[in-house]
Amino acid sequence: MDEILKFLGIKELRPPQKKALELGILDKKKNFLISIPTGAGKTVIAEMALINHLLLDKGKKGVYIVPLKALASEKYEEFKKKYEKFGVRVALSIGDYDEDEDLENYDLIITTAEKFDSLWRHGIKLSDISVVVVDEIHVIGDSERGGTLEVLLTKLKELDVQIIGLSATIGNPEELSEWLNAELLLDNWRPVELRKGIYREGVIEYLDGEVKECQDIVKEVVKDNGSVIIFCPTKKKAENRALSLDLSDLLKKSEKRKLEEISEELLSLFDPPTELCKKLASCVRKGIAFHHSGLTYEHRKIIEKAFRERILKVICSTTTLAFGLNLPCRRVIISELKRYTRRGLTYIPIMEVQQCIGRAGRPGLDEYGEGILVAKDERDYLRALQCLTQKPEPIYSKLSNDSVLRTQILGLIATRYVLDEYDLEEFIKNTFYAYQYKNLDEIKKKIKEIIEFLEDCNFIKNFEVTPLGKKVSNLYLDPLSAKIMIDNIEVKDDLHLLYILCKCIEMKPLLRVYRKEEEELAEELLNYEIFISYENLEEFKTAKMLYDWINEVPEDEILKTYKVEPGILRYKVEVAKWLSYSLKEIAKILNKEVPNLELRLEYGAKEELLELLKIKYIGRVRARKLYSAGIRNREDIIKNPKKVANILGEKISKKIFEELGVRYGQQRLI
DNA sequence: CATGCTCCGCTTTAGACAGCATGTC
DNA sequence: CTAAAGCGGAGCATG
Repeated sequence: MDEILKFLGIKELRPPQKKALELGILDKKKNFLISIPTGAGKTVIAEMALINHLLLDKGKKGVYIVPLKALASEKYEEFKKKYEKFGVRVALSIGDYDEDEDLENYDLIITTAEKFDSLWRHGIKLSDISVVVVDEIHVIGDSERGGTLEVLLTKLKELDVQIIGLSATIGNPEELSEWLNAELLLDNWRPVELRKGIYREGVIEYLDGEVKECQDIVKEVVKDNGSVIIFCPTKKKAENRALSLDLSDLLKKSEKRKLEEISEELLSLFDPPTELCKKLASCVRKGIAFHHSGLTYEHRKIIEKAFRERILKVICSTTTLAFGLNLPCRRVIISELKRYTRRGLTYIPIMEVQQCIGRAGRPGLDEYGEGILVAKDERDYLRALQCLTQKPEPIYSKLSNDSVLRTQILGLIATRYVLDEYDLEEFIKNTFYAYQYKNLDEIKKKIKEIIEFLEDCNFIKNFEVTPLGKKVSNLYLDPLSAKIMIDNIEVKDDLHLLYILCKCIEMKPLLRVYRKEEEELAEELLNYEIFISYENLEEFKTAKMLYDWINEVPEDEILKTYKVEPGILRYKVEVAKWLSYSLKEIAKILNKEVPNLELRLEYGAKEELLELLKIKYIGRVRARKLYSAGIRNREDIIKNPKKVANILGEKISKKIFEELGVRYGQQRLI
């Protein structure tokens, strides 16, 4: 034990960590569910278990599962820095990134549930894995992605593996831990005190009794050298809130200069800058930023870094920052307690409110953190009180999600995890779903239908996967999407192909069709002979946007035409790229030909530019410029350095030549 | 007559995981 | 079941 603590550089144990040791976290057979506040040292407890396996037992491997790719990258950097000097090899494996070498050469793999599931399907060696940490395990209650995690955990439970679940505070931790055969560790200890309060009509009422008048709940904190995160219910509200604040008079000259630099950086991400870039840059200049799904990863990275370095004082965010990411601040404000959902306007779940405010209070920087809920009326006030004082809602299994169920059942059969109906039934009996609901009639009915569906599609036969089904499973597609692809495998042209991709489940949610666009879109749709009359306009609109993208329509024009933000465009393109690859692979099995749009989607360009696009620092815009000037490939560039420099400018050309291994001006291959 | 302002009613509303081989029994 | 900001058109006042 001392060795582990020394390894982790821990001098003094915090109360929850002490408790974990007492409960036997170092007993390699014992599963754990750890539910303690954010910042109280959950990760360190998981690390104690990890190191216990990795360090003292050479050859054993650990897996660390997180719900977001961004979190995976963050954890990867953190662990790599900490562990590699001790010889623990850390790997990152997420959808768009895999460690170059074989994962078997690593001791600790940071990944997402979906990717781990996929690795499993592709036959990763599991026998060496002896400990799995599941960060944010309450995600099991998420209606979209919870089921995947649940199936994964059900399988892990049957392996000889220590499972460490890390969870936010939930309403039914006993239920979850019992299902996991896990020791339950509950604790409320926090490294920094959290003061909770309700803001109403110019007054903050703290739960500890203090009542104080407050003109401006944001500036007050900034004046006192603190930072603030404001959670807003919509993207627009987050932006407007950010744009309407001005901290200029509270900023030092040096800070203003740095903010100006960041502003410029944001504007240089796109050429020409998009509307969103301009908005963001203009509020960053005043010390504030907004943060939501419309931002690209690059945008987000810049904002998060500046906030961590305390250059930015305030972030107005949607739920993008609600989970996971380590961005502490002095005060968290929940600006509205209600939010529009599929079921109309509803109160934000208590669990989410508590998770949001839990990040308040930076250890070493703040004496205490503050979670402030804004109440508009009496009902809000009562709800706020409830959020701050009562325990969160219980979480429920979401295994019955159709898409998850289809994908997972095919996966279980494809990997021969279940060999017949009996196996499958036994497996279902071991799930959290069965544990919670007891009555399995409904899900059994669903499963029966899915098995029939998979047989109809020729993905399985007598509980044996067919080569086609195996492919679908390995591609990690929803079988229904695969069916849609197969039914439409006679692809007419590029737009038609993109349209088929947009019919797939993975593409959801599609671009919204606004009232005003309906007529025009419908008319255009009918003009294409390949489509039949009752096609879906949202699918068509999304396909059209992707079509514009691969045909080099300028990005800012796409954003305007389709009323989307850069982050959304990027995300849709990313999904389309994966589906396009999948469609190609499925076509191969069926001996059919389909256009290959993968690279065109990746770069957003026509076929003829692909040669140039392989070169670093050349994107769709520069490639087009070169191509128009007659420079069409690598050789042309090397032969015409002056021309290239003329078109792209001295600086960038230099970088490109370096990239090509040619000295600028000397035109010599090294 | 062009421009500007107010009012009213209609429209809109969060987030983000997954592929990438092949050959042999 | 439950809201509210923002946009745009209509209608009116003003120069």
